[in-house]
Amino acid sequence: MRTRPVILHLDLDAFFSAVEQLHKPSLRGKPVIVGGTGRRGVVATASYEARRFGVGSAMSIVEARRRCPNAAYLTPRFQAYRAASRVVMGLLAEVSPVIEQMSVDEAYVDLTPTRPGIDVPAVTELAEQVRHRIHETTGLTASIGVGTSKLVAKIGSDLNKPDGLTVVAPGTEREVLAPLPVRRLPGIGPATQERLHKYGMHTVGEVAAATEREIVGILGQSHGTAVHQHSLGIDNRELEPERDAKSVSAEETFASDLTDRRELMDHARRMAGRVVGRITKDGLCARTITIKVRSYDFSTITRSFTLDQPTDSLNKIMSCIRQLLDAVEVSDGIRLLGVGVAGLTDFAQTDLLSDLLAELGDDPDERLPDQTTDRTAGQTPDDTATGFGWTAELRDTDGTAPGTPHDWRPGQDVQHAERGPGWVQGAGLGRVTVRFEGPHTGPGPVRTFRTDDPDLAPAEAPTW
DNA sequence: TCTGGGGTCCTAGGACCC
DNA sequence: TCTGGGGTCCTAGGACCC
Repeated sequence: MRTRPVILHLDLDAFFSAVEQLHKPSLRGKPVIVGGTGRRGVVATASYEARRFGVGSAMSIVEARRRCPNAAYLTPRFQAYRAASRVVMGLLAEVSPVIEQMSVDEAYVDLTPTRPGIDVPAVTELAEQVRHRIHETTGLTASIGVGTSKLVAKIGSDLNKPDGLTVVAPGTEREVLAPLPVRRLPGIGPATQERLHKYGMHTVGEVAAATEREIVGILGQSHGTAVHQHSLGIDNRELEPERDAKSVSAEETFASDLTDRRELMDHARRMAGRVVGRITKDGLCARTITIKVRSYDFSTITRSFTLDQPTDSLNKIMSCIRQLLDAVEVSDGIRLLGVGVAGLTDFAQTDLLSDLLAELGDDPDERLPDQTTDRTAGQTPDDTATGFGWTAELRDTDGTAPGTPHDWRPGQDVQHAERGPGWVQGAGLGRVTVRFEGPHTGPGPVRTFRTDDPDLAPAEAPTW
């Protein structure tokens, strides 16, 4: 008989804002909100102090500011979060080599191979040790759930957060799940919740009491069987430690809607450059190119094209994007543009014809995919020449043109020639306010500088 | 005061081939 | 000439997750 699985799920509490509070001592114990800070920004993470004011994930920043005007509003520092994440994942690796990292702040650990048959008291102690080690090493708090499956572990980590532990004893899965709202089951979002409510099912127990046929009738074959199994506490999914990416994309919501095709193409080229940079770094090529266009009214479409051969050529991909975008109406205003690639393979099929044509000086990149002649009305002939966006090539990776003042972002790490490391507390009207403190100092003093002060420079995030 | 950015998986229809 | 079924690929959209 197979040994019963023992799965641990770890979730770092209010991760982004917790890292900010560690790096910025003056913010400890205070409401901190990390997210986009523009008019169209949303909350990525609110600290627990901010959640008390009713601020939550995905809320618009404008609404958050109304509810909690005194919070610190910071733009994300992904480098710092990735660094903290690596430390935590390293600690998990000491417990078991079988880890599936779900995101920067979440992972499953399979204890079955290293701790077969471990009992509830022992696994409770182990999980507490892990939480303690994480806090000791990073200062972060984590919530952990332990159970006989990913499903139960995941739900467990949610039951006692923040800074908590739930061990679901084998055999008690159904009774633990039964009273929970259906929404707590993974895979049940607003739409599925609504459908189940319509049939009078509000708790996991109510779904479990129905037959699989009934649930399949409501949710369809695939989703229905999974949800019904989950409601019974049954989940046979294995951990998948190494998963290859299936797609890579970049998208951007503009500060105000765009109607100019050339401007849109400039943004497309910049984003495609990021996408190509990421796939070529991994030695990958892509066959399907997708654009995503969100209009002023939030209606969203995607358009895609699949090439005969995978490519990592920015020119080829841009040629594709141009044709896809040409067929989209933009005159009413575009709020968001995205570009993505899929059909990833780790080699480019050598295209003998392209190679031959390239040798003859006829660049095939400019001819793929099949060029259509019915170009959108109103475009001038020289649009083709400028359309790829020479302006984009003059920009730094952070989008700032060289030689222009930095657009200081709240939360950003900086270095002052005399005063040392600090972070941007706010900027505007030609002034930038910096607080000089770090992970290992007490709360530090604040000074204000001109935004173009030569003594002030962007800096790397502090290390752990 | 409208609603980010990075993904995964599923469905459904049409094209195309056998 | 009409009528099939199955399988695969492509495209578009939607639900969901962090």
